Amino acid sequence: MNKTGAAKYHVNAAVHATQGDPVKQIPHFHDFIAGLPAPVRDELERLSSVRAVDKDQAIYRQGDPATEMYQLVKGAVKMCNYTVDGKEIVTGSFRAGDCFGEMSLIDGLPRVSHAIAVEPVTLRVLSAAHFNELYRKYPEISQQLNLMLCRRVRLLYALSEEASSLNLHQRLARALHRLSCSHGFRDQHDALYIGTSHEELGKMLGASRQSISKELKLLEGEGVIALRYGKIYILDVPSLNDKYEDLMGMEQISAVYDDGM
Amino acid sequence: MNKTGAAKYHVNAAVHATQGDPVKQIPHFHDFIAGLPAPVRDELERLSSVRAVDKDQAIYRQGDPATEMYQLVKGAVKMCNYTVDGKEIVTGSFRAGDCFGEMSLIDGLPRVSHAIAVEPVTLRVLSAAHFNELYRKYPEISQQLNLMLCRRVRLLYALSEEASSLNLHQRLARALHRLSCSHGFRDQHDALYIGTSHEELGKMLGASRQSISKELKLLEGEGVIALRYGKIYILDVPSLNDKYEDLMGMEQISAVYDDGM
DNA sequence: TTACTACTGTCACCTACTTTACAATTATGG
DNA sequence: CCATAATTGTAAAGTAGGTGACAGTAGTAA
Repeated sequence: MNKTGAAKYHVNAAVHATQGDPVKQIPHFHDFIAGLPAPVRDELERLSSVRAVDKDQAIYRQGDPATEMYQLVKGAVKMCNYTVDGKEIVTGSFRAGDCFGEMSLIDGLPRVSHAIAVEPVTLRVLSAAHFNELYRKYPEISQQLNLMLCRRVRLLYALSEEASSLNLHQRLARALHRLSCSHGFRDQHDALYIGTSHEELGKMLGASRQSISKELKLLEGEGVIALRYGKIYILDVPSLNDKYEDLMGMEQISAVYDDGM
Repeated sequence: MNKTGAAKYHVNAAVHATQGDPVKQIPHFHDFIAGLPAPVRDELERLSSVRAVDKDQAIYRQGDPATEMYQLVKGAVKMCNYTVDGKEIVTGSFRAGDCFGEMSLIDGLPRVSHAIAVEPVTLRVLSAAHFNELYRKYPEISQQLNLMLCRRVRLLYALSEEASSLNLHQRLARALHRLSCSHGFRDQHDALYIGTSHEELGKMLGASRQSISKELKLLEGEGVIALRYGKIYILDVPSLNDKYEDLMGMEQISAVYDDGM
């Protein structure tokens, strides 16, 4: 399967595509709702309500007391923090189907980061009171939450280890690989791309926009990616993988998820 | 309470003290066993066994399948990883009373890091089979584990945000502050110190030993700490705190723990 | 079309570190 | 008390990546 060549061939034809189909091969965190028994899931859904949030509006802010949790029905949400000098750090981003905001409901402590709608968003909302009711009633919920939290801890370990042992080139390759799995799209010619700007990548990796641009150019020169306005085409997934060793056993996680766990 | 002056006065007299009393004002993670109802705790203890591990021996290694979890009865254990070029990264360290190794039992995935005895160690060991039995039997366990994992996620967030927004001077101050809480000792004159070498600090902060030494000297010049062979006396805890803003609401966590939660 | 905004490319310079190297000090085991 | 190992101090040289500045390009709204 000569994927690289095929993808390359179609990129130029696809440049002016407006929006492709999202891919989600590997969930970037454990979907705790999907793991629940059907009756519990139904009850959870019955107790929740739906809410629309405008683009650029905050769903909650760092430091807020937690009053509800969310499942993203439509749109996209980013988690971010701001340093004292105003620099934004993006710590995660969610797409349709993802749940977020449970952690503060579990431990009762304030939000660790801002949750901001980067597009017009539709949310399913579960209040803290209902969450607590269900949490006490069904042990399956806390068990599923454990799985989700474990996954989060493993990802954070991987990220922080990356940060201290890999250079920007390698970290960028890893980030592109992850994003292509969790936030990738396929255009009408089936070419894989992500719609993340250099600026945004910088905020995720704690690097400057300029450095990201430079490293992306290098990767493009190697034929691994192709750069278009607002889009990065992933031409050669395996060689993004080759840019690093699997330090934290994350591939085993992926394998488990591939098996449909 | 002129703590600073008093501590300063005694440092020289205390230089040759061999071993002080450990302090543990703020647990550096949620003690999930302490949070369990007494009968569950008793059953857990009854099902576990005791094991001795020599200094420098691994309790488990990164990538190992998980077969048991541990509570540290005596001694000290560090969690660490090694980069491809052999550099050690210390991701955590435990003292008597701390539990570790539960995560892989929860999600069934391999160990994320090595656990190594840095002193002769006594462990209480609970097998995976017994853990699973109890985990299914008592929902309180999975709920307590939720709290512990939340705490871990918050700490990891704080650390990774630090890494990308603070310089070494500030990160070192934060690390000293944390270590003085979780791993501090008091000598016979009640002066607070930690027994962490510059090298070890470097491995925790992802910095070189030389840079750590330099920054420590600066802090000593400011009168915040006093340096002795193998020891760092903390003279002025508040001003270590002043070196940074509380980015992730960690102080609220401390406050909760201070209240005896 | 025009004007405007977001995104990208590419410089030259600067800073916070790392690395290498060597010396001095303190502890420890025999 | 001596030999050795562990820890610490310091300084020169090198480098990854940040900062600022400015120009070009691609989308977008009127």
